Amino acid sequence: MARIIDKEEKRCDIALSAIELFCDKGIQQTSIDEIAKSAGVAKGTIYLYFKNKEEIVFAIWDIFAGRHRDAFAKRVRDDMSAKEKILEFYNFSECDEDQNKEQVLMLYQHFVSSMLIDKTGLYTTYFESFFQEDYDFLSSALNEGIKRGEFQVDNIDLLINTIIMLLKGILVRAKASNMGFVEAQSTLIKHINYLLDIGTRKEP
Amino acid sequence: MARIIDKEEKRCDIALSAIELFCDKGIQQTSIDEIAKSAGVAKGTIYLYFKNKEEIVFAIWDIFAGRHRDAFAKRVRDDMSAKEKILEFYNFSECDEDQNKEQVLMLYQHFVSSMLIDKTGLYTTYFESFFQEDYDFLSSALNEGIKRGEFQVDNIDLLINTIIMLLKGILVRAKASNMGFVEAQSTLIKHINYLLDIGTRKEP
Amino acid sequence: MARIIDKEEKRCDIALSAIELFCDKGIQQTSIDEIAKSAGVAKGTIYLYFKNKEEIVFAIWDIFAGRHRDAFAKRVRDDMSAKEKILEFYNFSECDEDQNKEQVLMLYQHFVSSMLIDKTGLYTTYFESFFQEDYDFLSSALNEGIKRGEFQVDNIDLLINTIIMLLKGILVRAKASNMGFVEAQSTLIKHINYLLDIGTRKEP
Amino acid sequence: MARIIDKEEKRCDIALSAIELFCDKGIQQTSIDEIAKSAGVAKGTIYLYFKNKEEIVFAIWDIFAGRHRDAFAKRVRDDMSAKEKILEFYNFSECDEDQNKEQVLMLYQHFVSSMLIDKTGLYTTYFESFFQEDYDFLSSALNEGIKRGEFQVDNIDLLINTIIMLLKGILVRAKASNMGFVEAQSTLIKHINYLLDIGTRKEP
DNA sequence: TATGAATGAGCATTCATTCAT
DNA sequence: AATGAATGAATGCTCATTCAT
Repeated sequence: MARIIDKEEKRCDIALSAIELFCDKGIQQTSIDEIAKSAGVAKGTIYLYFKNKEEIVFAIWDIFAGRHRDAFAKRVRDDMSAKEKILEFYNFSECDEDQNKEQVLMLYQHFVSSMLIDKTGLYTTYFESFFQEDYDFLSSALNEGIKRGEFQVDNIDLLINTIIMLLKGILVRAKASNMGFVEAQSTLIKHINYLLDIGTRKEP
Repeated sequence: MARIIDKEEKRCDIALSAIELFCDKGIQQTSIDEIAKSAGVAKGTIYLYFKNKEEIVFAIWDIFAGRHRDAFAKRVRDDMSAKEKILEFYNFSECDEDQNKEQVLMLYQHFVSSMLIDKTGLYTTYFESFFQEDYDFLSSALNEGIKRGEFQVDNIDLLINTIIMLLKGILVRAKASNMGFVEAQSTLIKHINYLLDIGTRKEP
Repeated sequence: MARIIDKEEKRCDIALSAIELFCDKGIQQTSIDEIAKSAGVAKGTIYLYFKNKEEIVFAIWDIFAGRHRDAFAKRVRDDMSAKEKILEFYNFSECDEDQNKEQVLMLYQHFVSSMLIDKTGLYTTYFESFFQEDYDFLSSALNEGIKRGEFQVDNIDLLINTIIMLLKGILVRAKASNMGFVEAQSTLIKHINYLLDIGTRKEP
Repeated sequence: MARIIDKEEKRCDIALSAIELFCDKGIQQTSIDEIAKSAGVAKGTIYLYFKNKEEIVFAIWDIFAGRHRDAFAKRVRDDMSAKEKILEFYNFSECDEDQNKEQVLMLYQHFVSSMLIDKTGLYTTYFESFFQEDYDFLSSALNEGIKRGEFQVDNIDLLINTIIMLLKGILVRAKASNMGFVEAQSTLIKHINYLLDIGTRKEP
């Protein structure tokens, strides 16, 4: 009988051990060799779990996205207002206590960087789905707020898209202005708050 | 004296001939060799005019930024409202008739990509100055609008920063959603319009 | 006893399933992994039946050689002339109706290719035996023809060797000239015919 | 001004220094790294003179073919018979006194080996031209012999092709039978002699 | 018997930069 | 000023074979 191995777990182990490297050196600049060493396996083993380097990047993002979803699901309460829910959704501080948040921010920036020059469409496709998720969440949250009479929104589509793009723009600004995670996070919250305030009207 | 003019001119020539290559293949993927060939000089000559590859990129941006400034200066009129001025500032369609706009968009995306993973601080510093220029322009335009009684703004700093970050966010979105220049430009105008509308109040 | 028969059968199964792969992609370019998958066994299992990749190649040739021998034995008739027998011996068209002949030609070329750069002597030894078989067959056929008074041969050894080497030369030519099986086969027959004609004399 | 270099000479130097390696280890098994080291240049330098590994192989053959042509041109005399000319043409012993003949034989075998499994068509095309050269030479030599009344040939095309294919077949046989250059050369001469004898008729 | 996870050596090619001329 | 020859580090991926189970 063959060795018994939880493939999914090992896949995850390798992906996680690549995070630090990607953050420190960048995705492009991290070699498979280094990932293998850091994961404590041979180079060839990497390819038993990932078809190529990109898959490792995506695996990391799947892990992070999963954690974010789970953490949000835990924190969200039915009695929260729509605005509270949205602010909670974009509060990454509580996401994963063990995870170095500066790394997450950097990794996100590296990821966007790769996407921006992606020729293959792999990154682009993957990224597009993030936009969609954001859209769906914001749309349902805002509509719920409207239904509950919390506020009125004149142009819901424009508001949603502005928030989504703001989110991406903050990543760029954070890098250019040398912001760390804490500052970036508070900037994000401040601006979402602002957008929700100016984009909605309270019932008279 | 003549030498200095010549030198500046040749620098510009080389930078301009690199634009097409950078747009077609990406900054990363364009070799100095190719730039030299396309500029009609020897590889070593490049290094007489630029310290390294990055400097060429920055030189291109200086050119583009200059064109943008000039074109805006020509189009702006004193009798324009603040809103009109801002919308005109972010209208890149009229910037340079000979320049392929799709290329500019792509190059911008490549530029942001490089900045996001920049370790040296070269890109970051350069990029930060763009933010500052945007801030200064928006600040003066909005304050002028307020002075003229066109509108009132409750939180001018937040509004400016939101617009600036939106601008960067649209670049990311444009790539992820496979937008061309025209669509990206109209999305930008639409959202700036929206932000100016919801972020300002008309006098009663 | 049953075990041994099973073992031989499985060995054969694996070898046969490797044929298509070798033909399609070349011996060098076919991985053990692919052979295993195509044979429906695990990679390690291959090594229970073959010491290494070469052995699979030889096993295939043993199969092909056997088929050739059997098919010839079936087709040859005692009342055939020596020339007819020789031409029939080198008629591979009738060998194995189910086997793709283009594949056999290609595989033969791959086999010769491996032999030509063989350092281990494995291929060389194996190949030498083919020469010997050819020699023995041609020798006995020609001597029988002489005994029967069909023709006289002045230098039987040179004639035999010329035919044998021609056979190998045609494989090389077929590749260089992009011949398929049908053309290669007819070229072979034409030349053997020619050599037998000019290398023998009819009794006055 | 740039360093002055005889590019053609350096190209030749690199190619020649690769011969020993190709012979010792095979074309496939020789790495660019080794060729560079043996030529005393850096790896990248190789690519200033050759587009890829294949080009080195072809350069070597161009050199060998040139030497063969030159040496033959020197040795051939107008008063030689057609048969003498042909035998001289295929006498590689006198070709290049400084060149290790065993290496040439081995290299030829490696070359044919590469050609036999060539997917790109590079080798195949190159090799086909050798066939053509051989054909043209044999054709003109035989026709001259006929014109001069040295002999008559019934089927000149078949004779030429048989000789050409024999030439390739001997390479295969030489490897399989572990022949060195001397034995292979004498086998070649013996068989060409034989073929010319049985393929031609003296005038009555 | 059979499995399949793990290994790790091996390799062609690109390219920014230097520097002798 | 200009050239362009030379450098050599850097890297993703394949695959025959082994061996613990």
